[in-house]
Amino acid sequence: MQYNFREIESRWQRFWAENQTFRAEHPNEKPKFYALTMFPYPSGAGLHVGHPLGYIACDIYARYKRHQGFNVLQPMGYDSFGLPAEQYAIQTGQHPAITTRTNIARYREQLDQLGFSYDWSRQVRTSDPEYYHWTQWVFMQLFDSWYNRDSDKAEHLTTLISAFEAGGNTAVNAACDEDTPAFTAAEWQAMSEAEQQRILLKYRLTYLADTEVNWCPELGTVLANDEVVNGVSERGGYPVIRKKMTQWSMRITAYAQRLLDGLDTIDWPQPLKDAQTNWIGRSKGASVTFRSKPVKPGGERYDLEVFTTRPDTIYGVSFMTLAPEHDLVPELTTEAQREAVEAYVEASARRSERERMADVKSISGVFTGAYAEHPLTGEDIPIWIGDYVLAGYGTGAVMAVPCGDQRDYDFAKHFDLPIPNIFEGVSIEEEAYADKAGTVIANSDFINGMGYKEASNAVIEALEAKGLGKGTINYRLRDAVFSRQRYWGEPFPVYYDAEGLPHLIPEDCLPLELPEVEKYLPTETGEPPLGNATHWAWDAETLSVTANDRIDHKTVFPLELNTMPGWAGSSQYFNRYMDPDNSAALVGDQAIGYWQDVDLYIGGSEHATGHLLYSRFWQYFMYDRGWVPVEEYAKKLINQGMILGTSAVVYRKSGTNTYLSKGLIGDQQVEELRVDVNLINASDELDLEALRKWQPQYADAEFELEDGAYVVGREVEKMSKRWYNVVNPDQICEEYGADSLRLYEMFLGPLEQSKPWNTAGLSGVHNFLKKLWKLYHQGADRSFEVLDDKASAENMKTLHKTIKKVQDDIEGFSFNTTVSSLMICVNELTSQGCRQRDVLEPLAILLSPYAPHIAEELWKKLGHTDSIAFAAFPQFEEKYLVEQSKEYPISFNGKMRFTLELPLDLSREEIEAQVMADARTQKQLDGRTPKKVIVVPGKIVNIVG
RNA sequence: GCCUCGGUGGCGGAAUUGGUAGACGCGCUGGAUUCAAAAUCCAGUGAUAGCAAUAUCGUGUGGGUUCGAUUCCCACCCGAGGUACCA
Repeated sequence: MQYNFREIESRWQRFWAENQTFRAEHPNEKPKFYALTMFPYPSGAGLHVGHPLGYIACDIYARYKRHQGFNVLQPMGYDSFGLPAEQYAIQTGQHPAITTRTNIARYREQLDQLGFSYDWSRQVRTSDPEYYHWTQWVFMQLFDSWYNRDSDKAEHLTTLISAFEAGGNTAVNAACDEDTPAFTAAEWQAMSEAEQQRILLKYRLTYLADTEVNWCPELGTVLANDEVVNGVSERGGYPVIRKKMTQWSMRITAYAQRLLDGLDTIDWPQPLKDAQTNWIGRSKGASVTFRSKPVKPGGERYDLEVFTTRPDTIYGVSFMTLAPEHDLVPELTTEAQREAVEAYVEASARRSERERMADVKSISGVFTGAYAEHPLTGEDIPIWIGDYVLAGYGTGAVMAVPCGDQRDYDFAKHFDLPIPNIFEGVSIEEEAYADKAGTVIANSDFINGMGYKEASNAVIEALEAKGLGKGTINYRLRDAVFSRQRYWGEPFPVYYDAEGLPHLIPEDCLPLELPEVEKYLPTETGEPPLGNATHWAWDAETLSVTANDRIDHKTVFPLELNTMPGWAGSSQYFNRYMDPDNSAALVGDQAIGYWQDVDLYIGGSEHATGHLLYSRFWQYFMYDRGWVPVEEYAKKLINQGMILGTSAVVYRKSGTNTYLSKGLIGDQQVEELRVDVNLINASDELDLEALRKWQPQYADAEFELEDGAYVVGREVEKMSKRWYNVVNPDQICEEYGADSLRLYEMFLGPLEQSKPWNTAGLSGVHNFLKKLWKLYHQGADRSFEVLDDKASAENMKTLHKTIKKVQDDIEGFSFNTTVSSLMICVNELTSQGCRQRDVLEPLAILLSPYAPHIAEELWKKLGHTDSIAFAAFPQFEEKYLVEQSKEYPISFNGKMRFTLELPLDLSREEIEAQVMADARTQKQLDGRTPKKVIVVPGKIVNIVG
């Protein structure tokens, strides 16, 4: 009987769906296991073979855990708010909800083909109002919370208000805006309602703030750094400037230390922890105040605050540098310098932050004309601006110590500023000296002769005495901007009163659903797309959304026009899966009491400082407020690597419509263009007829051929529709089956690494499944047959060797080597002629997490009526593997020359004697006496000499 | 620039603690079967030299530690990912 994968796979997929085999129930007396893969954004292109890599790995682990007796929850859903659907809406006018629905249907069809053991009854979609109800709900709780640094957790705003009423804000130790004024209880009581609200906004965990953004006036929108190339928008090439905008922010900085400390408690990849650690960027140092001198007689003086990790080098300060965007730049600029400063500020507004960070070679800056007073020496310190200082970074100002910091050094050299040396016995002729450990301070008054630590403490003490500084811990982490000027995202449950202050709509009015709009573009006045809605006002009396023309700022108010960012919906989805239909809470106590947290989370490392940091922040917040039982939601995390595609390249002779075959280019000027890989045959030859039909630009093109064919170039790069190099899983399922695809994706290489895709290799794993099938069909006319007599010792050795390897490899997430060992197992059992149930039954279970359809089919043929999914994993028994002898590699000077079979119970001396007695040893030595013989019993013999 | 990961045959990769480099698979070559093909099976396959036994070289490059290095250390080259509004 043939291995008919089409029939087998569709039969078992139907069986699983009809029997709800993978439905996870709670409570349950079994131990729980929650396996989660990052849910996809359902793009219009559908799944390509790169997507399922992590899903397959997660499914294998989930199925393995079921065999181990766990009650497994493995859900799937869609991160369905996002830019591509909106972009498509702008181009075609089709509502993003329709695009999204179509795409989700397509994804579901493709996912169903691959045999995942998902509990589909728990599916979530972030764009579903039933779901974003709870995203909005979390936002509301953040709005109504503040961070108490004394209790070190978030609390409801009522405790803050009581504290204000009792003793003003000086007694409160809270995370708040830097510009929060001090007030007493009496002053608080005397404030108007609006004034109080304005103060509270400085404490809320989500608040309004002016933030720098990449503004593209032409497109009327904010762009990601990614979308800005050389100061212009990637789309359209319009100018982009840095601009301040009032936006919602999340006070994630309140959690900086806890997010850092929490990393020690979770089993996540070290590089990912490194990324978060660096992102949070804790550094210890001092904040120091430099007072500016009046720019003109009788003018004002300003406090310039800087943060430094090297307070010990304060006597080496020879100038200050401010970010061009620094608030005080206009005030500190003298008339003589104004023109130059303004030109420089404008020029740097056109450079992206990334550009400014990456470019260390070109040094630029301008003197403001102003001076500050050195806090300890009282000397005049010139104030410069330079774009190597970033506005959003620390205070946007640095005290420049050219002898101790390379960027300051380069800046000083370039502008011929003094470089005082404050290090004992160190030359700074060539470069700055930044070695903290080797530092001995000189030319620095009372700290001469001290090391880094001692000097830093002494300086901090001196600054504190003068009231011009203090020891402090600084975090690089910035509060997270939470507004997007987009349509296709969660609306904020917020309206604005006559004073422009934000108010929440009542909790029981959630969800606040996205309004319909005519156009998905920003409005002509530059407002976000929701500004196009005619019904986007809040009636505070009827508690409902109403028409804009009813806005009177008394009972009807304008609603927020921004929407939430992509990461909002993914920050609590893992908890929602536990209880997706709960209409009273994000997650019910019983559900989260049982499921607790995610045991295994698989996803890409590109989410390290986005989703994976924000979701930890929300979870900490939820924990503080008592809604979830654990601080960290994912105990273990694995990053899956990227699948790379092999693109096909054609070469267009510059300025013509003539294409040169790869071998004919020589030194001619050509442009490289990507063409669809499906137009290429196995010999890298292009199907010209198909190409002409593929895109109009090729219809009349000329082609210069080699040996009658057009040969394309190949380029390995990220698999993406953009490069026309995607390989679709549907065709593969059709030709080889889902089990083959699953095995092959795992067989390609280590899960965490990126690796190129090559469909040709699929036949290898497909052949393996055919061989496996044959092993169970050795009866007359290849009919199914297993024998009930005892398997041979050899059979058992092969089986148990494989059990051990498969178990160790799954637990170590080494899925590629499991597939190899299953292949070796089948090869060995085939040549041994094994037909025994003792061996073939456990083998089916070993295979089942990887190739579940064929395993179910064989399980049924073996006489079982229930699903193999819950069969107990075979027990490894050491006794089958005990060896009597070892084939020792015999090396000479580290090079293996021959092997020698010796009993394992020989002593070191006996082994040496046997080896020396061997004729081949004497031949290798050729009469020489060995200097040394190294014997490692059970491993190796090495003869030196 | 900075942080992180990676570099092993024609290709994907293996080598678990410093101990036989190249498991397993693809591809390729030769053979069996077949009228022929598909499918299947058998043998070979890092490079160079040699009829062969065998020898020399060989894990990005250059150095080092060691009886022994793909594995540890130092310096460098190349590629990929992230770098705060792509998801």
